[in-house]
Amino acid sequence: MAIQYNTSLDRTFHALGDGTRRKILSILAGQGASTASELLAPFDVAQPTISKHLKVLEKAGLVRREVEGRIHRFELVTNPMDEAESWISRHKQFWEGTLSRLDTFVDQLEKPSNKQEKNE
Amino acid sequence: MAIQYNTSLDRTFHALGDGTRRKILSILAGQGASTASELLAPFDVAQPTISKHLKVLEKAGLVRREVEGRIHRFELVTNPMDEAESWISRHKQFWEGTLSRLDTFVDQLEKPSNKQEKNE
DNA sequence: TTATAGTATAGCCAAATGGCTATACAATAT
DNA sequence: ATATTGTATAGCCATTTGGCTATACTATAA
Repeated sequence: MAIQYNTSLDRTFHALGDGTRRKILSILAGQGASTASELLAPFDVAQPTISKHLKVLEKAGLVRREVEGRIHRFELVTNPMDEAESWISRHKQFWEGTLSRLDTFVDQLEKPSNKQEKNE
Repeated sequence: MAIQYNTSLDRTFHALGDGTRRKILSILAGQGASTASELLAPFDVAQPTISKHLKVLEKAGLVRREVEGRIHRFELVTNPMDEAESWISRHKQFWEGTLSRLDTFVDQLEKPSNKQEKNE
């Protein structure tokens, strides 16, 4: 079986790994909360395609959905980005020699507290 | 056709979206340049699997390969992480209201200089 | 020279991905 | 009451992904 993006970091990075989804986040960052229609408009893809992307972003926690009547309004949630940025930052730091290379480094990197099958 | 991770950002985030690959990068960050065997050891997967992961990381530019005889030595390259971190950072900034919301924000986010089919 | 060690490639598989069309459904508007 | 709008779901498709085994290849060791 292929893994299914168990960890939050998996989901976050995976969600960010698609240009359409990044652009959706950009729009939300630029103009604040927006409806699904507003998020669909700038793209040349079918409505269900954006609907799917929004679900991916929602599951990754990068977006929060609020339903008002038949309108679904989305807003950016940056918390998952913190974890992702932190991961990158730590690795850059080590590489730049800012911190000493502990041999426990690898173990510290991602807390093993999550008991997924593919935890790191 | 599904997209094929054209942009550098696509490749970077996609590469980081897998726990095994992140752990490989962690090992490289922690103990410096390592051979394919050394990178294989900590995992409970077949050798060709790691070989594939290394190729993905190499194509994303996150790793540089040096062949010495039959030994392939890999080292971390953080440059692509800069771009990724910068993307995240910019979006967090806007969300936190640190910068004013320009309506040109979205256009600025990723330079449209790459003429890929899926550029943002 | 023959064996072994270090890696990559080929080829297979099941699952996930991203896209589309058609359709459903609920909420608002007429 | 009926039409329309906003959005999701179902179901299909081709491609990609991550994993495996078997095999090939090259370089070093015996």
